[in-house]
Amino acid sequence: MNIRDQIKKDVRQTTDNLQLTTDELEVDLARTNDAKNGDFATNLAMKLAKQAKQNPTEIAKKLAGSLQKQGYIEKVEVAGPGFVNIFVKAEVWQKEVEKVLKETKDYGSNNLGKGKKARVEFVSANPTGPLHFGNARGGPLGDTLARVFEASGYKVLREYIHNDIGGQVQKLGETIANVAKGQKLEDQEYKGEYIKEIIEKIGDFKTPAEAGKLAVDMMLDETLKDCEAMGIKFDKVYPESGFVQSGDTERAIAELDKKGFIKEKDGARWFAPNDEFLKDRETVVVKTDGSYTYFSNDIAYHKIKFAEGDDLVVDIFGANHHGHVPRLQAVIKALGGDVSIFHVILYQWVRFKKGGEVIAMSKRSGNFVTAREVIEMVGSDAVRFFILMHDANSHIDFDLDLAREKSSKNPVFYVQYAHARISSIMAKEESRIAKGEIDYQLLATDYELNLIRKIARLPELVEDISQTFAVNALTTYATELADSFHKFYENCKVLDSQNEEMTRARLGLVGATRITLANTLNLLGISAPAKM
RNA sequence: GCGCCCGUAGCUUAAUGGAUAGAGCACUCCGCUUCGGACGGAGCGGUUGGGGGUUCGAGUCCCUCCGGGCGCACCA
Repeated sequence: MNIRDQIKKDVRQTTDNLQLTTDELEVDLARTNDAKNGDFATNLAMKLAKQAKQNPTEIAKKLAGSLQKQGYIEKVEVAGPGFVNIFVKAEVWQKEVEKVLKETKDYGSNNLGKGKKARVEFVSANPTGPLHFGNARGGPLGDTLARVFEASGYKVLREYIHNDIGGQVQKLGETIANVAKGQKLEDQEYKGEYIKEIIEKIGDFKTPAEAGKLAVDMMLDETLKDCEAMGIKFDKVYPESGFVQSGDTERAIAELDKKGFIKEKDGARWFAPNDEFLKDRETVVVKTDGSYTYFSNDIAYHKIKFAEGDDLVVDIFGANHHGHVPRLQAVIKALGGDVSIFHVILYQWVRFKKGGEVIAMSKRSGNFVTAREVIEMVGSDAVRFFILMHDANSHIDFDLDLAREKSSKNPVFYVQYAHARISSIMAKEESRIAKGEIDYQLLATDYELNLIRKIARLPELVEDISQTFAVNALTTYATELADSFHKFYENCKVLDSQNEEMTRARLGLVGATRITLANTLNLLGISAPAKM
């Protein structure tokens, strides 16, 4: 149990003892930004005050008085309108260093998902062209989320749907056939130099349909290569055509029909959920020509997702698909799935700037920035950090000139530099940690304790993200951790020939920092270099 | 017209409804006879797009207006 959980437990115990109900109230325990407010603070007294119609300060005082008796607590103060500020004894933090050194790679992980399964679908790019950088945003997001789930004990499936059938594939095939026959690119539905590249790569084909199929399968391979270049590997790729061929789509629609969710209209078949909330969500599943829409294949896919006993089903889509979300929720409900375990993360589009101007882009015009270009320009580490820095909900403006010219300004290097700096010391001196007991109570300056507090934050953060899915908190954390280290390093001399005990304690702390930094970078899918 | 997302310092942005809105870049100074200066320290820079409201407390929730992005297919 980490210290935060311990305090939460004790706070709840305290309110129970004081006969203040907390059943509906989460015990809110925040890390504080300011040392004078202690290590943790809770606003529980203010919330309880409202419920119990009492003075918040009085409640806070009772809470504080009771908490004070816990052995690990240094002091408890009541501040402001009723905050309870909790100061933890230094020895609690000092012990954390030993814990990190003992747990090494496992430091930061937890058991929230132990024995559970999660699946994350991401990227699933339109294969009619190269992977666009905007669409690549889903890659690091999904992969890091999967890593966080794994660190929380889940068994995770990374999955991808390959849209290898449908109208757009047909059109692409026609364009390829036309261009191969010598027609001009300008006259085609799909433009862009990559059409010529496709023709070179796929070789001979007999029909436009075959050309389309060859092309999208080739594009899939390319996209998966781009993902691999960012350290992303999928466990399973589902070709959309597979759902039709296996009969899964047909069976899924039949099941919906049997349950009364399919109706005929205008010669087509529609998914028509009959409950009030979903009244206007009617969508075509079978076209008048008898073929299935993408949506019906996605129904089959989600039926499979919910049939395999997962505890968490996550889809990561570009925000342009947001209209798709309520339909999927309706389908899952209609099929009897548990919507509460279904989460969709929508990420907003990335815009590109060049010379201060926003570049307009579309796949059909052939004018877009590919993931590959950007990865080659700035490297996988900088790309991942840049993407993961931002809340999925926020729009990103990506300045291509800046990325090209000043990629070393990317904060990822600040974090990696801290790791390299540490590695340099540890390379020579690491063995000294192992020589017998170390007195970590020697680590008593603010620089040292702040660094340890920050280190101890990782396990809390991983727990939080496995529930909020807000992976961007990891990059903020990585930067803060590096910052705490640099400040420590600037002010505390590690290797001191006059003081062997202190040297060993500080080496222990440096070692613990390296582990924590490396584990954080690993969650981000970013390398932790020993040299730069 | 209806719906979703965003608007925070010159730029890029952070902040489970909490305390003095936190960083990086840029700009101005300062710090290597000491473990990696890709670092540290100090400064400059904010009426969190405008206006109402809810709340003990709002960047965060509600309403409204403005600005930007994206959806509202027998496309995927």
